[in-house]
This record gives sequence, C-alpha cells and structure tokens, in this order.
Amino acid sequence: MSRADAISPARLKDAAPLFAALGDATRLGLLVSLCSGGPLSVTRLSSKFAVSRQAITKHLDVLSEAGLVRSSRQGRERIWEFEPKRLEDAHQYLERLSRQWDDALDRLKAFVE
Amino acid sequence: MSRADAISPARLKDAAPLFAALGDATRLGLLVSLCSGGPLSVTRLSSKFAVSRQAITKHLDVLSEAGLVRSSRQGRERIWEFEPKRLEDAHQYLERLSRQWDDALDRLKAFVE
DNA sequence: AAAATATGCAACCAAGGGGTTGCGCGACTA
DNA sequence: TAGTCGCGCAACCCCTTGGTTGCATATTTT
Repeated sequence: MSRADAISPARLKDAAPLFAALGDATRLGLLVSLCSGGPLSVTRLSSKFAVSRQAITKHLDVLSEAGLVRSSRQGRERIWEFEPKRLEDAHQYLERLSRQWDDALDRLKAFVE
Repeated sequence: MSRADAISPARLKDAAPLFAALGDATRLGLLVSLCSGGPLSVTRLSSKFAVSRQAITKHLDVLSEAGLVRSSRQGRERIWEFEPKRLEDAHQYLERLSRQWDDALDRLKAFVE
C-alpha cells in the first residue's frame, strides 16, 4: 500500500491548465449546469449568468481547451455537454498529492520510532 | 446512495480561488516539494525552480491565501509547510461534481426505462 | 421573402498575474 | 564590529484574462 509514484514535472504541466480552467466561479457554474442539467445551447446557458453571451462562449472555449466539455452543432445551435474524463484526471492528481503527503508522514513516523 | 446535494453558488465562490491557486505549474511544484520534502525555507525552495526568490514568495503567498500552505518565522528564515485540509476541500468538491453527473445519468436511465 | 433567432468574429479596454530588478533591514557568523 | 545571509517591500513590465460592444452570417419561422 501507499508509497506513491513521484509526480513528474511533465504531469505538473498537464495538470496546471486543467486546474486553471476550474479556477473561475463562472466556469464552475457552467460545469454544474451541464453536469446536472444535461446538454445545453450557448444562449440557454447564458441566460443563467449575469454576463454576456460572448463572455460565456469564451469560458466554454476555455473549458473545451481543458477537455472538460465538448460541443456539437445542431442546426443553428451549438450544444455543449459535460466531459467527465478530464475531471477524473484532476481527481486522480489531487489523490496523488495527498498520498505523497501521507507517505511523508509515514516516513517521519518510522524515523521517530 | 448518491442523490447529491445541489452545489450552491456560495460554494462555487469558495472553490474557484482554491482551484485557481492550483492552476499554475510552479505552484503545483511547490506543493509537491512541501508535500514530500517537508517544511522548507523560501530560498531553499527557490533553488529548485528556474525563477527568482521573489517570484517564489509571490507564489507562496497565493498558496497561503488559498489555505494550501502555512508559514512561520524561525530566526531569519521563514519556513513554509503544506496544509492538507484545503486540499481535501478541493477533493470533495470534485467528487460532488462527478456525483452530480452520475445522478443525472441515473435519472436519464430511469426515464428511458 | 421577411423577420427573428443563434451564433461567430473582431476590436477594444481595464485589471490582474507572473516575472524582474533594486534596495533596505533584521539576524546570524567570523 | 564587519560581513554575510534570508527576507520583505516597491516599482516596473509585458502578456493574459474576463469583460464589453458592434456587426456579419447562417438557420428557422411566419
């Protein structure tokens, strides 16, 4: 058990933009909407927030770039939907960190005894 | 099981700065260092990265503001250490999101049948 | 065909972020 | 007492970000 793999710099560079995408209240709100409300169009999403449609589009682009969301054209609408895979990545990354912390504590404990 | 609590806007506003703090490769690197390497001083941390000591100080301030790290004075040095509680918050937040997603899928499934 | 709707694209703007350099000051060390 | 070491503070810089408005374009709807 435990004894986590070291966190490589490459993995850091991968994880940072992912967390950065999550680091905005509006974007988190969008994720929540898409998560629990199913696929939605841009304007329908915009109506839930206090900023312009274009601003929402930019946020969706950021989320898309991070792989947290996916879009498809349907007639004159663009429909956005949640993409759970990348969220799992973020999850795993946090776990890796806290596991590393636990290991360090274990080592310290072993050293004291 | 499941049927997650709704994610309140208040919680969004709390989570966003936390993820934002994690959204930078250098800061993630600092966390990894403090996580597995134990408490360290600013200059000692700086030596591990390609940027100036002052830049590292700024990053540490951001992490501290987010509650991910804690500092204390020791002689002429300032020692920084990892603070696991907030990381747990981030972790829980992600779980809440994915649980909400799973619930939505369950509802859809139930509807189809 | 005309009107309405949904989106895309571009320009622009203010603020914040990540980085630097320079300097001053308190705290150890020789 | 000098010197060195570790930090903090402030000013400055450039680029990114989150936001806006205005207009063009494609797709329905009437």
